[in-house]
Amino acid sequence: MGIRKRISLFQSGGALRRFPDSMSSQVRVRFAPSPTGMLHVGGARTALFNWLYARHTGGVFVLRIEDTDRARHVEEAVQVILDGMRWLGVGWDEGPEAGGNHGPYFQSQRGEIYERYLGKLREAGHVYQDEAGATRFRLPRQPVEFVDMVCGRNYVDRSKTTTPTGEPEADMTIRRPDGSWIFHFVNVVDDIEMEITHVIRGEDHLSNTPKHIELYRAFGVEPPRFAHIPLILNRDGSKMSKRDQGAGIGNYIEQGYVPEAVRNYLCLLGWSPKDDREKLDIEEVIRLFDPEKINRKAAQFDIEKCNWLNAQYIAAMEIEKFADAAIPWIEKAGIRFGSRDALLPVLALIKEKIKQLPEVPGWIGYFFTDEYPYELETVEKTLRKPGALDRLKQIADAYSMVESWDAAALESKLKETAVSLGCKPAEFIHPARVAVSGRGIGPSLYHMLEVLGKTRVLARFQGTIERFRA
RNA sequence: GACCCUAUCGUCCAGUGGCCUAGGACACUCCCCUUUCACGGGAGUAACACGGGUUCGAAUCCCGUUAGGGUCACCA
Repeated sequence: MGIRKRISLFQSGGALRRFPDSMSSQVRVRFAPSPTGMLHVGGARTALFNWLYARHTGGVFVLRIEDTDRARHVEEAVQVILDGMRWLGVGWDEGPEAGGNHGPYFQSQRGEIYERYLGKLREAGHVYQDEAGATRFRLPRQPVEFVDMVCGRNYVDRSKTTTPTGEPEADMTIRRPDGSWIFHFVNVVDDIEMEITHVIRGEDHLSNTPKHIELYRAFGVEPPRFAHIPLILNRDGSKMSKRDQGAGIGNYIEQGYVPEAVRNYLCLLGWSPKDDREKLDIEEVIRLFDPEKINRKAAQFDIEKCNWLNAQYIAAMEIEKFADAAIPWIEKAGIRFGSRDALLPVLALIKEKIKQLPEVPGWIGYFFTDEYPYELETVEKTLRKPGALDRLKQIADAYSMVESWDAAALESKLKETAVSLGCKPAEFIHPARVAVSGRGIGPSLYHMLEVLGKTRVLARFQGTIERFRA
């Protein structure tokens, strides 16, 4: 369909040049967020796709901060972006805190470069100052055509563009009267200076692209390849805005999501490996990634599926890594678990049961205190049943004789006891579970008892009997 | 308003003229496993926006309509 076919954008030869001083074969992509105080999931995915393409091609991923609005202290806002990207595992090769040969990587520090480029336009007669003192770029108003790696061929007759009121489009402002720069100009200048070969960005820029191409032409530089990726929508199809729950990567960090899971989910929004796999190693994604295979349709963000992947990642975690991830949440909940060694067997018991890290404390509290609460409803359904406490006593007696305190022995002992007393195992299992944990649900009873240990189990059986005997 | 992009189950993807009585995943329902809860296994509900063409044949190509999104800024 001709997408791969390079079309000639320039009628006359002229002084077209492309990256005069470098080997031109290496892919250079960039993510150019403005520091707004959050890293939006849409932006995060844009960064991710750029990163994937760089990794796929062995290219370079540049991070550039578009802070032309030289507004107040953006330092924290920048940090939010850097933190979010690092958390996601999307690292940059050039940019803030990474350095590189194309810096500075903050637009607020690139004034001289912009002056220089403005000079070029001025010499060529492309700009003028309007009555208000702003610098404007004389729009060529020629047809513009380009082939987008995602959206395909785009043709726009720039002589026909109008304002909302139907007037012809005004010449583009590139510098405000106060000397500050406008996005379109600095964006193009930076992409030229940073030798960006592929611009992968949100679809909201698709309609801006002809404008940018006009600028490239004015500079006599061949534009990079463009790939406009569709936007991310809310679950109800509305546009995801900054305020929407889950719109910021910060939310996922705070809620204890597994970064690899979120990254995996983001990969799957608008892209797929073309087979039925959902959980994919990032290396595999890098291997398969192709911008031309990105969907053209805006995708709705489905937190349910993200949650599912999160649970998949947790279930697949090594126990040590799971402990690393869970411990902050356990500490935050005020659970004093003593040593890591004491914690690991407990975590092993519940790892497959939980879907989110913040759930962990709720599952393990009773392992580390004897002051665990009893769920009222569960108590009613089990311990208050006629004979329940008697059976608890019977199993306690039976267990007091057990010498090798392991799950298998405990299971056979319980079943044996049930049979000898003419009861169903369940009539012992449920009271026993509630007695040692206060809860109706939890890990496998026998494994739980094993980890708890004989002394504590027998004490809890006894304590529960006394407590509810009254 | 003009211009641009998009249109397959509720959602995310597969599908590039015949393999489609449209496939997978999430969610939902049911069953099995488990005498807890999950996991897992099995089954089920559910879609080609609409209307015209082109073709022996269309989810796939073309046109129109409708719907959604985007851009037209001294915001990025």
